[in-house]
Amino acid sequence: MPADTLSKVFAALADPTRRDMVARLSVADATVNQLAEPYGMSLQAVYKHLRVLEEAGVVSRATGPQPRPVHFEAGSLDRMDEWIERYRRQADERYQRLDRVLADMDEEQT
Amino acid sequence: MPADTLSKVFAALADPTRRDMVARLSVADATVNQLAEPYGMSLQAVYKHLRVLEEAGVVSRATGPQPRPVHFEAGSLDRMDEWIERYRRQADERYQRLDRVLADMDEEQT
DNA sequence: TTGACTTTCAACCGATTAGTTGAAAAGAGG
DNA sequence: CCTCTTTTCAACTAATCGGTTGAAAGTCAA
Repeated sequence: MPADTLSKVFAALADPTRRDMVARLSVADATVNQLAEPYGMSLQAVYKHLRVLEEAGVVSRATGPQPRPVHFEAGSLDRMDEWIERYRRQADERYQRLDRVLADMDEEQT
Repeated sequence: MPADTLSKVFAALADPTRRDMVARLSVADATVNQLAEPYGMSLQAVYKHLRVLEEAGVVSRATGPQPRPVHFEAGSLDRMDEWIERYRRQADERYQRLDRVLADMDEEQT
């Protein structure tokens, strides 16, 4: 329930529609209407998705005149990526250590 | 309704307790009791979390004698990492293109 | 076989989610 | 001003989630 930022980013990207939005926004900013076009859902539903992405920091909305285009904040994925890399590397180091141990056992057997 | 594997991985890691489990499992396999110890929750709740991680492919359980330790499947993060890197790179390339355009405008102005 | 431990199944609860519809603000432009 | 578009707010639904308790299986070893 704390809903820390990292959890929010993971949760935001757990939805295929929102991942698709991010994929499209990575190519170019888009208005909400442009974004909504491919999905068979109400405009309000799209606004809801955008709010989830926005509160996770994945996306921002331009200030100023309407319509205010949606912008992908690529840097918002950094902390998530760090998390993933950290534990992938951790597991890898553990694997290396296992190799080392097996090698040592091999030597002892000689 | 998503149920695709990638969504499941994102969703599995959206929960802080499950991320903590993965963090600890990246150091060493653990039994369910060992895993459960730090969290003030029932053993059944821990099994539920493990099932979520397992169905996302993030974790596996040893076959054979009880208790069957839990193992972190680091490779399960690959597809998620690819997704993230892809759209980070996409956004970066777009940024490079913008730089290029600005540079061209600068030249024209000379 | 008995008994302890591990694992799963099921029902329930409160909160959240993804969607809907309807209505109201808020802006931009004629 | 009026109107059209954009954006937000509110209420409602069905489904899912994270947790609980209670009970049932499975598994191992004395």
